Amino acid sequence: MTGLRERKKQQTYDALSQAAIALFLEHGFDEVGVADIAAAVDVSKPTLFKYFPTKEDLVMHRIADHRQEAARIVESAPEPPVQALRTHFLTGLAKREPTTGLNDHPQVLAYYNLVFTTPALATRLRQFMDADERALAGVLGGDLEAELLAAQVLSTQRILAYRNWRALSEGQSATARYTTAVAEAETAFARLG
Amino acid sequence: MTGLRERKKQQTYDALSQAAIALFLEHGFDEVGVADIAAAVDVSKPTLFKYFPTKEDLVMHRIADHRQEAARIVESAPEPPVQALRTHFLTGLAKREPTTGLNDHPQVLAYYNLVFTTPALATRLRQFMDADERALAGVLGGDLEAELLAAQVLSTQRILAYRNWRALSEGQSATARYTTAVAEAETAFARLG
DNA sequence: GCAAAAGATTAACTCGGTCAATCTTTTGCC
DNA sequence: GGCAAAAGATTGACCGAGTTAATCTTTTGC
Repeated sequence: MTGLRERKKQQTYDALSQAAIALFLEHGFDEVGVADIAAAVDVSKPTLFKYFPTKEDLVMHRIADHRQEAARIVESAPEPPVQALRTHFLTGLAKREPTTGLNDHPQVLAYYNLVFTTPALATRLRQFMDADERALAGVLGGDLEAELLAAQVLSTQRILAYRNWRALSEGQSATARYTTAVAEAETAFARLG
Repeated sequence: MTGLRERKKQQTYDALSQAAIALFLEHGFDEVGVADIAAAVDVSKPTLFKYFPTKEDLVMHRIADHRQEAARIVESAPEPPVQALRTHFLTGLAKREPTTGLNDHPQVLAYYNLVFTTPALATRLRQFMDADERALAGVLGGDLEAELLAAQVLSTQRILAYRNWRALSEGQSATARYTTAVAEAETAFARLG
């Protein structure tokens, strides 16, 4: 199954994504054309779009792994939903997971800076979160309570992560921010109980 | 000040918007090109974009009047924020305001159907709501509490309105839905107190 | 080793949106 | 009232994202 073809496909995929992100970070998302990226990897434009459906997805596929994570967590956890998500977020903070906004590696910081400050990418991110919300609401039962809770918990995570990212992008270290990040997470999740 | 030029401008603006919405409702947003709309009004394509920055805005400008309404309400109301917004939403339900999802006039229903079922338009609507959220958070003080509350109250309104619209689009009358709509609004806003 | 299928390539195209240049209308001035 | 100049509207030509159809290459099943 892992034939030459498969490997080459994976190579092209990685090469496209890496080249794209490098170019975007250097010149800005809007200043780089998809033709430039295709040329950098020595591939035609239609081929690029065979691998990534849109220009935005060249950047977003890294985050795409975490799609509908909240729904999966609630489904597989024995505890009540809010508690499971609270624990997961706090664990993420301790592990400095990028999704919590508390990872201060320069590359990660630069990547999120690209996503948050490029309107087209921020919009795409929001679309992912909307899908997350629908999935979570479904797992929670799909009724009014479920829809409200899903929206509120995902809003909470989004705001906490964004605040952490802002603090780090202003120069604070992840370690220095950690205490505040935990305190804010506790405060925020307490509102949902 | 209300010279010939002004009047003509307004006429062109209205004609463009009406022609666009009529064509979109008849053939679907993606099946109608902006060239078709420009042709229908006997205007060039660049002229159309002088009036509306994007194709989506030909549809969305009707809703755009309500941008940052929540922030304005909180700013001008003497009561505490959540209470003011709750009252405003309940008043909106009684008045069958389209923004509450509880208006069953066929034209309004068709319009919202267009917005909600067209991905590009739904995305644009979400962008407006994000701007609303930032404005409301600012008015509420801009700290963590403010950001969380802003997100939660706007999520609440969005979900309530969307549920009402779904009920009406399945054939229920606004009058029949009203009791449930009020009950759901009371339940949802109670969670924010 | 060969047939068939899967994938890549190219060129041409569609469509949303922009720009530089041109034309029209309004306005300030005599 | 008429005229010059500024302000604004209009246009044809253009750009970039994404698609499509036809052709060509490569891999794989037999």
